[in-house]
Amino acid sequence: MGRQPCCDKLGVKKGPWTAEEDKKLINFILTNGQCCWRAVPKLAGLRRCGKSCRLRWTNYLRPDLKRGLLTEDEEQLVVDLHARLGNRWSKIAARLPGRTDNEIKNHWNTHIKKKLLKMGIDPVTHEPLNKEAKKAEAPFDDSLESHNNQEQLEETNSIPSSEENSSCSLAENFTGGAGGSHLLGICDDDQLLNCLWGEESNPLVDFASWDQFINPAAGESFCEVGLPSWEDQSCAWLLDCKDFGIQDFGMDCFNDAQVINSLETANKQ
DNA sequence: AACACAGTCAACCGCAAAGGC
DNA sequence: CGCCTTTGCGGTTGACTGTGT
Repeated sequence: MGRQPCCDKLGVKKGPWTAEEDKKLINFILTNGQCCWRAVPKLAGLRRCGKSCRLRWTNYLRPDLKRGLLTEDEEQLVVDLHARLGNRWSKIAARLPGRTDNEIKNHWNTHIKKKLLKMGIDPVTHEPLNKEAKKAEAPFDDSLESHNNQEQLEETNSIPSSEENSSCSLAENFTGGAGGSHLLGICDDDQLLNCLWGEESNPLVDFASWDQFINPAAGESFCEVGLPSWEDQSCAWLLDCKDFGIQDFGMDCFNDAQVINSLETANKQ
C-alpha cells in the first residue's frame, strides 16, 4: 500500500494478527471493557495501534459475531437497506445482528454487486441498467433527487409505503422471485419495520447485556447475561484459535436457552 | 505439476464527526 | 468559538486461496 501509515511509531506492528495477539486483546477487553482504544495496546501489551485493536475487536473478535457467509435472507435485507441508505455500511450492519460493516461491505462488493449486475440492476442506484442509460441522456438528474429523499427518510426515521418503495420489488426479484417474499413480508409488517428502523436500539441484539458482559464494572458475571454457548456455531470461531480455548476466558457457561431468553426479554422491554 | 488468473476478506488508510478543554 | 484528541466510517489494498489451463 502506497499511503503513509497512520501510526508510524517505531515498533508498531502491522499486518495479520496472530493467535497470541488475539488472546491478549480478548483478555484485556474482557477484563477491562472497551476503554480508550489508544491506551489499549499499551495496557494489553500489544505492539499495535489503537485503531488496529479496535478494528480487530469489532470485526473479528467480538463474541457476538456470526461467522460464515450471509444467508439469503440477510442478503435480501442488505439489498433493501442499501437501496434506502446507500453505502452506509455501519447503518446497514446495525440492522443485521452479528454482522459487521466490513463483512457486509465485502459481501456486497464480492457477491451482491455482481448478482445485481447480472440481473441488469445498477448496484448503485438500484434502478434497471437500461433505465440508467436513458437517464444519462436526460438533463435532470433524478438519481440525486432520490438520494435526497433517502436522506430525508433516514432523518425522519419514517417508513415509505410499499407502493413508493421500489426496493421491495427489487428485493423480490433479487432471488428470482422464489425466495423473495422475505422483504415483502417485512414491508408489510409495521412492527418488524419499527424494530428494523429504530435508529438507536436494535431489539434483536441486547447490546446493553453485552456491554455488561464485557464490562465487569457493571457488576454481573458472564453467566448472568445471556450469550451463545461456545459450542454454538456463532461462537465456534474462538475454538479455531489453536493456542487458546474458551476455558481461557471462563465463558463456557452458556446455553442456547439462555440466549433465547435474553433476546426475548430484550424484545419485551 | 506449474503457472496464471480470479475471487475473497482481513487489515490498512485518510477523512470527518464527536467530544473535551 | 477554536483547537486538539479520539473514535468511527467508508474506500482501498494486498495476501491468501481456489480454480482453470
